[in-house]
Parts: sequence; C-alpha cells; structure tokens
Amino acid sequence: MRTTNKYESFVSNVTKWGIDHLGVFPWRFCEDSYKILITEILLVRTSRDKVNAIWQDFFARFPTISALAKSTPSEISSIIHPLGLQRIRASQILELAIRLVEELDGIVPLNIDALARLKGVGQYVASATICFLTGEKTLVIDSNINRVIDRFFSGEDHDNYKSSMTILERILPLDNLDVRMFYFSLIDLGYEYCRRVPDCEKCVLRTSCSYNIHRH
DNA sequence: ATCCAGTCAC
DNA sequence: GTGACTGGAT
Repeated sequence: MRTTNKYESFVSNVTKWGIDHLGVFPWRFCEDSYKILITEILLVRTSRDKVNAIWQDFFARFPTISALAKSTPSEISSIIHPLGLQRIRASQILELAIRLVEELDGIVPLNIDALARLKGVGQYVASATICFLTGEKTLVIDSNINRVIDRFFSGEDHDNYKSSMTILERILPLDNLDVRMFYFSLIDLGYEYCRRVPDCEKCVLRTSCSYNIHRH
C-alpha cells in the first residue's frame, strides 16, 4: 500500500468537489475547436455569466469559422457588446477567422505555439483551448487557478505564476488525473470561494489549505 | 478613487 | 519591461 502525497490529495479533493458543483456551460466539454477558441477569447477579462448570455446567439449566427469570416466588425460587435471590449475583440475575432480560413483552411491549429502565434491568442488562451478540447495535459494558469494553488500550497499570494507552474508540473503527470475536470473544478473553486477576499469557511479545501490554516 | 485582469503594441 | 483596452470589485 502507498500513501497519497499532497498533490494527489489536492487533486482528489478538488475533483471530488467538482463532480457535484461544477458550473454547467455550453463551452465545457464542447467538441468544436472553433467554439472553444473563440469562447476562451471572449472569456478574457469577462465574466462567465456575460459570455453565457450571448453564447447561443453568437454561435447560432456564426456556426463555423467561415461564417464568422464573412461577417463584419459591426455585426460581431453588436452581438458581443454586452461583454465590453467589443470593438477591439470584434475586429480581432474577425481578423482571426479570416486568417484561419485563408491560411489554414479554416482549421484551428492544435498545438500551443501555432495557436499563440495568432493575433489575439496568447499563451493562456492557446493552452486552455488545447487542454479543454483534447484533454491534453497542458499548463493552464490564469489568475484564479494561480490564486487557489498559491494559497493552498504556500499560504500566500504571489505576483507571478512561477510557483503555480512548478506545482502544476508535478500534478499533471499523475495517473488517473482527469485534467479537464481538475481545471474546471479549480476554476470554479476560485470563483466560488477563493476570491481576492476569500470565503474560507465555506471552502471544501479549508482543512488542508495553507492559507486558511496559517492565517490564525 | 484605485486596483485588477490576458493580450498586444510599444 | 510599461501602458492601454473596459468593466467589475473593493
């Protein structure tokens, strides 16, 4: 028999919580690379609820990359305007779609570097798109994931993603890791409890989290 | 009033 | 590396 280490128990607690509490969004476990990519771009600095509110309309109007590529900035802008950043993102998304159609046969490249080379797609969106589409164990770190991991393992917030990266590199190779369930659960834990001002009393990780244990 | 967030342009 | 984009949280 072997003992479970701190990474395994973290994964297990996070994922177990997620089974019953994961938010249900149409872009989770979506099998369309185009929809995942565009959605991740729309989610940058934008609340999930706002994206959710326009999601069906957006993809009903633009069901494919080529449909999107034939649109105009103002039409895209009018659909995404409740999200903010609409003018910037409308032209960004349109240019992205046109470029995908013209240079890549309308096919979203499925490796991080090729994705991140596209304008409007940074490291985070590229990595998240690959992982959430294929289940590949890529590093997906946004401020929420970073905050949960920093607090749980070190008890304090750091201004860069370095320590989270190191810890995730230990976690990702674990057997039996459902990486999508794990990341979605982590994101939702961050959203529900591990805000800038946390609600540790309600958090399922409170008895093992360094941040909660050491602040008393 | 100030801070914060992914990304791009600088 | 810094500022800007825009809206939300504090």
